[in-house]
Amino acid sequence: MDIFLYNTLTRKKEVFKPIEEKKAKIYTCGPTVYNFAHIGNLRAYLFMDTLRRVLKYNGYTLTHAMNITDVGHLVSDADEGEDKMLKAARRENKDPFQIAEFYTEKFIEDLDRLNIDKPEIICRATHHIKEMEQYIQEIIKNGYAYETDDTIYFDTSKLDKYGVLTNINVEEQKAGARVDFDKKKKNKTDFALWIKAPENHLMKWNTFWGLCYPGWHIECSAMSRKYLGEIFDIHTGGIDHIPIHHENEIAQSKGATGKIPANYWMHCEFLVVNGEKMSKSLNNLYTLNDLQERGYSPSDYRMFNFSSHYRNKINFTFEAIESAKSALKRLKEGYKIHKQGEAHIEEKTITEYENRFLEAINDDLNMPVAMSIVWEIVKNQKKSKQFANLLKKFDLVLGLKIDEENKKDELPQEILELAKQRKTARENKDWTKSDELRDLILAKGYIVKDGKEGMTIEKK
RNA sequence: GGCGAUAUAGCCAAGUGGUAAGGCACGAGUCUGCAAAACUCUGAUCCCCGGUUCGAAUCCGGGUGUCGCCUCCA
Repeated sequence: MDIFLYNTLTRKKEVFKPIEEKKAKIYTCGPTVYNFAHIGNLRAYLFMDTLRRVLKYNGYTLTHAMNITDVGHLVSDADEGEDKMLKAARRENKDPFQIAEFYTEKFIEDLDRLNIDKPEIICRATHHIKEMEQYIQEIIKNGYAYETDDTIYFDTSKLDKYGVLTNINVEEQKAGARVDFDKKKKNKTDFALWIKAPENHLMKWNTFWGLCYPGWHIECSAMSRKYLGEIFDIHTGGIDHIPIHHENEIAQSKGATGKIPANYWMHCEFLVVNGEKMSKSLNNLYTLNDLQERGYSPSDYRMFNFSSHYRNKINFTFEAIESAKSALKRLKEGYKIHKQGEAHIEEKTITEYENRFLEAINDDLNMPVAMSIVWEIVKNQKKSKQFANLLKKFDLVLGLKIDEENKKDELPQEILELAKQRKTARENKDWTKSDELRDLILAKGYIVKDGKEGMTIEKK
């Protein structure tokens, strides 16, 4: 079955045609490791994960590279101020390399917690300074760059067209520009490739142009070419990358190799909180840890993401994550019931579900529709191991670990003692005492459920 | 000023010409000593106005609202 992917380059859903049969080469713009990732950042990697899983489900072999930006980007084009890495270093009283090390580790941990299928290659910018240097020299040789006293700029006016992704008209942009640009640049859209490091700059490398550090975009061009070649299949990133970062990557590639580096450009929309963008000033930035403190697991967050399509904004509210949490719990419950079922299901029915699921995920990763099919199976009146197996197969794409038991928290001795007392009370049909103990246990943060085979106690 | 997105039940949301997927919450019921959990059932004509069409949430025109980008950002 064909896989359809939306391509930002053409603004259309297209049939995915890989360069090599049944192989996909992918590049994902990874994080700048200067702080903990928030759930908005992580949405982009869940999207990447779904793409990987869908391609694998379709029998593809992947070569996928993702960068870790561990060298700072300047806050503004005008060569002033500090970059993010340096800012973080000052904030935490560490050197920028330590900052990078620490947050890279945390980032990978987050990926693991979310059960994200990691790219085959995770590459760090600071390990590829040589490649960047070489890339820039090619751009210079081809006449797409110029020097000022402290910066080598990419000359966007040398391109036949700058802005193929966004369709921007440079002239119109100029007219409405609110911010003055660096006077040393020839064109507003020119951007820095290589910057001479000031005396006190901590991250710098000795190169053909003296002690320098790289511009904002060169690492992706250099590393994607190194690991995937001049042209690869899919380039992914957040939607915010479209106007600057990815336009510039394309510009750099055209400057060095004359080609647009990827055939398909896929972008994940933002997560918003209560309809607004996440930001520090609105105090609505959440990390996985924040969610966990409020009782929501990484899997709950993963589940939440499947409620919306990756190309639409998703609105995070605590009501919505609560909804995802309940749904996931029931999904696992439903799977378990099927696993114990004895009903025989016709092959035809199974195949039909399989096809519909495949059609949904192959339709530009339409997870909400895929989930609706999952629910149809879960809610099927006939309970069957065949359905359980089917759900487990779908979980290769969902990554919800539906087969995994919820970790039972060890109950404290105190609670166990109360439970024992309640059991005795119930045996004596002392309901008043039983209810008192239930309330007491609840007050201590545990929920009592009376089932056919006695009571179970869970952490709230 | 430019570019772009979006408006579907209380909430999160699919659906892009043939008569509104799914999840959550609410309510009702089954179960229970009661409760919780679980299970079953229940809800919308799709921002407004006009047009095209046998037929529109879905296409076209106009309007209104919301959001994002144009400065780092997934």
